[in-house]
Formats: sequence, C-alpha cells, structure tokens
Amino acid sequence: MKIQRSFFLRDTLTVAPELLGLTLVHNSPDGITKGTIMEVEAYKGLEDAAAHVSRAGRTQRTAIQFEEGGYAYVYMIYGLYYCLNIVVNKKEIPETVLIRSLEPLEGIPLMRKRRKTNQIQKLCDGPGKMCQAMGITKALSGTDICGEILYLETNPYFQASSYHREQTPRIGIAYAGEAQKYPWRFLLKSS
DNA sequence: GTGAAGATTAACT
DNA sequence: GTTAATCTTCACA
Repeated sequence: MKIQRSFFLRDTLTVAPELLGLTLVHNSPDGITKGTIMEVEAYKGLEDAAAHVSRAGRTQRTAIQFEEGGYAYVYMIYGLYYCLNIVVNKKEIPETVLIRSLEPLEGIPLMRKRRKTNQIQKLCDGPGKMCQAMGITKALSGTDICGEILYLETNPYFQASSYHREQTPRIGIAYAGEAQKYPWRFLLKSS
C-alpha cells in the first residue's frame, strides 16, 4: 500500500524511524526497482548545523526543503555521488530524512547493470551506491513522493521481529561541531 | 568570474 | 586507518 501525504507532514525525528522497513519504489524509464529501507538519518532544518539549510539558508538548491513534506530532495556530493532525501514536515519548515541504505527487493538485474557488480549486498549499502542502483539523479529532485515515479509503500512481507532497531550518531559530518553528536541515525540490523 | 568546501566511495598502507 | 578522485554549489568581487 502506498504511503499517503499525511505521513510526511510530521516532525523529522518522528518520521525517520518509521521509514525503516518500508519499501522505496522507483518507476524509472529502464524498469522498476524496489528496496527495503534499512538506514536513515534525520536532518532538522535551521537548528541543525549539519543540514544544508543551516549553512546556506534558502537557495535554489534547498528551495524544495521549504515545501510541505512528501517531496524528494536529491543533491550531488563530491562531484561523484547523489544522495536521496525525503522532505518532511509542513510548508516553510525545512526538515528532511536522508535515505542511507536499502535491501534490494525487485529489479535486481537492473541494479546490477547500473552498479556493475554481482554482489547483492553491496548494491545499496551506502547513500551514493543506493542512488546509483535505483537510478536516482538530481533530475528527480522535487519529485512528488506521493506520485507514480518515486514513492514509498508498506511491505507486507517485512518481519519487524527479524530485525532490531538501533539509534546512533550521524556519519560523515565532522564539520558540524556539536551537531555531529546528535543520535539522529536510525537503522535496522538483521538478527 | 574566481575560490573553497563537501550528508561519499574505493583503493590503498 | 588514510587518502585521492572530482564537480556542483555557494560566497564574494
């Protein structure tokens, strides 16, 4: 079942842990790919030193974050990789959730072709790799997550009891001072 | 127009 | 654990 807009209109720290175990679907021109969300990080807008909006403010790149929840925010990092975020909370509140890793469900041959590897567990185990495997580029920035191209759905086969949840500090934001210590990274580990 | 820095990854030692 | 690759984005002139 597809996730509705209202799901995304809440606080980032509420939405982020609830995304774990849901299925991310990308209906691309090359074919459909799906994966279970295994790891996310919450970015809490203006008061979060690690968030783009707290450094750069409202710019062309970050404008989508000021819209209401349920839109994709895709940016390029180090000139090499894309990262996928989901905009959450109400209009004018720039909060996002970064999707860091997935467990592939459907379209695995297509993922392998895009990533040029045969190891399934290495297809989506990082933000940049996940975007390569799913075919996500900045062309998808601003896409409605409640539409037909890119969306989330509940996963009827997902067994919550097969995993345990962890909450840890975020990764790769050493420049963010105190904010790098906030435990806003959420992940699922198989037991 | 110019310059600095980065929400990462893969390949090293 | 450390480091190079590589280019978009933003700040300033």
